Amino acid sequence: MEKVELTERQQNIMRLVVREYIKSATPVGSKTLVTEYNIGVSPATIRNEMARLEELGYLMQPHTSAGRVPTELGYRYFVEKLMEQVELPNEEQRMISHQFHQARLELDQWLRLSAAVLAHTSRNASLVTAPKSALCHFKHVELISIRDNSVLVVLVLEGGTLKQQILTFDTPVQQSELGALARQLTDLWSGLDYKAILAASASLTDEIALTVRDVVVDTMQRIEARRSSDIYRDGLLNTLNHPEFKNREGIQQLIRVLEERQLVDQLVGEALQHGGVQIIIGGEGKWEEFSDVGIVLARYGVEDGVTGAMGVLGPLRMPYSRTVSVVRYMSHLMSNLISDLYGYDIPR
Amino acid sequence: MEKVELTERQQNIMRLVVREYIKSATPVGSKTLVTEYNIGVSPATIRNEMARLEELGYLMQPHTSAGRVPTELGYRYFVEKLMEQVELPNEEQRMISHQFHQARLELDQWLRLSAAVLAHTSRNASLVTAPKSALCHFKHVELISIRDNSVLVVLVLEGGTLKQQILTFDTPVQQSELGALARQLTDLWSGLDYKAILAASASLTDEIALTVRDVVVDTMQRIEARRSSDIYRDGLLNTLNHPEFKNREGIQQLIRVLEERQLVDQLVGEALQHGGVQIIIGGEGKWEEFSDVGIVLARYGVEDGVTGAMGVLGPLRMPYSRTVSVVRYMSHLMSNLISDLYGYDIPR
DNA sequence: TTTTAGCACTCTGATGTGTTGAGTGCTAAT
DNA sequence: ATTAGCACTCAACACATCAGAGTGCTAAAA
Repeated sequence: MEKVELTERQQNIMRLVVREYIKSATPVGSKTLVTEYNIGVSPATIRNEMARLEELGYLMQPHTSAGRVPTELGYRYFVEKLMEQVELPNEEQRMISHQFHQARLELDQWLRLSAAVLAHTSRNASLVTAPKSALCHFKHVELISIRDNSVLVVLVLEGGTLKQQILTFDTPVQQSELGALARQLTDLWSGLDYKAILAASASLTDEIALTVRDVVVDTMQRIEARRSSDIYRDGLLNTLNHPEFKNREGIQQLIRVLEERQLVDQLVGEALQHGGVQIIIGGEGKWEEFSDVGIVLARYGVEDGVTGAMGVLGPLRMPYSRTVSVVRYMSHLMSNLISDLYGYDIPR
Repeated sequence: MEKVELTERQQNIMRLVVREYIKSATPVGSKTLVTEYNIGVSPATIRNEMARLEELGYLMQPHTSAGRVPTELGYRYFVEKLMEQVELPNEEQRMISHQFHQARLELDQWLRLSAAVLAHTSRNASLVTAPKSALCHFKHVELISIRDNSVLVVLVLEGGTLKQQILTFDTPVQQSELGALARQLTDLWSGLDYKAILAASASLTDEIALTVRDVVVDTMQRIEARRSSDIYRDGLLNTLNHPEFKNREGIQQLIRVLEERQLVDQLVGEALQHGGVQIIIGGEGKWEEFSDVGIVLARYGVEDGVTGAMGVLGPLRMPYSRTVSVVRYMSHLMSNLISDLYGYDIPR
């Protein structure tokens, strides 16, 4: 496990082993390597090199006298040093972009579509979270009488996030009253965050106004605490075809990552911190529980503004190059859509 | 396959076979039956009866000389004639109800919670669709200036459904203008469905007003066409523990039902037509593709008003009695919450 | 010094063969 | 109508055998 640079040839072998293993899903031996790809060297030489690579921790044998399989370290080396970054083919770009532009869609439909596209083109499972503002600022409140004494509070945040809540009062209230109150509160709170709203509301005495304040502050607080962000998933079905998910355990890991709120939040948190496309291979030591899944993640949205995360999950043996290009393309596309929608003038 | 009433004893045997098979997950033989439950009769007699039940199509043997397993028909007979309907234990009812009432939640959080509760107490996968109005009627529109020439349209429907859409105009617009226009349109369209809105809007000439009309009509039309209803899922992980999902095929079926939009819509459509709790066993001849999954479904919401569907999916070998009580309880709970929220005065 | 041919060795996976035991269907006695 | 008894069947398991893919090592070749 010493820290040594790999020779040109060793790198080449690593590249071919990973490539071949991704294709064939079976451990790759020295012979298949020389016949499949024309390296100007004999199997014996390859064997020696492979033994060395195994010593260094990049390859492993499932059992004595089987071919070699990349280790997590091996994959990591591959994606960092060996993989060429390719653009998503133009044709696919156009097809995808077309789907997004052909209809006037709402944000949640874009997100759903993103998940579908990611799943479909990567042939794996996908995960997309709804974007959220880094800090949330008040934009507008609307009060709508639903019944005699029920009022629908509609809260609009900078960035266009919408929240609703229904309130019930003991006494009936008039729509005209509500309209005036809503205008007043909107003026009073405009552009503030929830702390500032609390501060600015000291002079309020009206019961309805106070209740609305509570709801608004409560809601904004929850949003800032990064609860309740919707998650869109798709393509779980795709992953079932991979041989590593024949046994129960593999699937179990994958589904846990997709389903368990806590894990998703951790992952997304990770993605939101770093920019660019991130590749997580087999838990990376941090997450024991998913040693068999590979994740390609990216942040999207406007820097320091509304951001979300999207990614693809699959077996370790994943065509990373291709997957990365899809995820990168989709995150850029989505970022553009979002900044077109919301503009760049999100208050920082 | 003749149509014959089962004798008392045959019914009893059916009941015990199903019960035992659900518990043990292995084919049940004549001997286990007499030792486990004290029937006052010998294994040989049971064997004869079982042979008869097999002839009638209620039981089957996985192979000669294994115990018996219920067929789809057998399960169906069980749930229709033999299963006693039990209430969810009071304690559980209280625990669940408590979760729903302890916090002031929004609709989408209730739905998510529903899915979680269903999954958890049934130890299977769950599916909940957002409720939708049978017919959708306009309630309120709000226009909020986001940037110089971008406007957020917030559409509120009777029943409290919220939709948003961002519009961009060539020329800047003032918030004051927008407020007046929104009030005017709200008055003009109040209580109408999308066709009536089109009819009522003949006199409009203002460009912004026309664009808003298009968006509103378009959105309402889409909603009525029953697109875009959100789906909440949970508990897929639970089902993986069942032995019938050890092999890939079982899981595949289950995930297809959960993931494929089309199938979900069909199922939900089914659930919305009939009232009460519905049990679908192995596709019921209609759906070839999921011969191995059992589904317990119920409608919730206000009759002829806002309704959705919720249910539990699992292996055929499911504790139907228990599952039915959970689903029934949850659908009632949710119905109550919804009618509390929206009141009964939904226009028909 | 590096590469390679050759070879013995190892281990999986497929195939085949008993053996066991749970469970059956049938027959004859109760 | 029920049941004891019995022969029979078949999946599941253990075990042995065998082919083949792939290895590591050694000694020769480059």
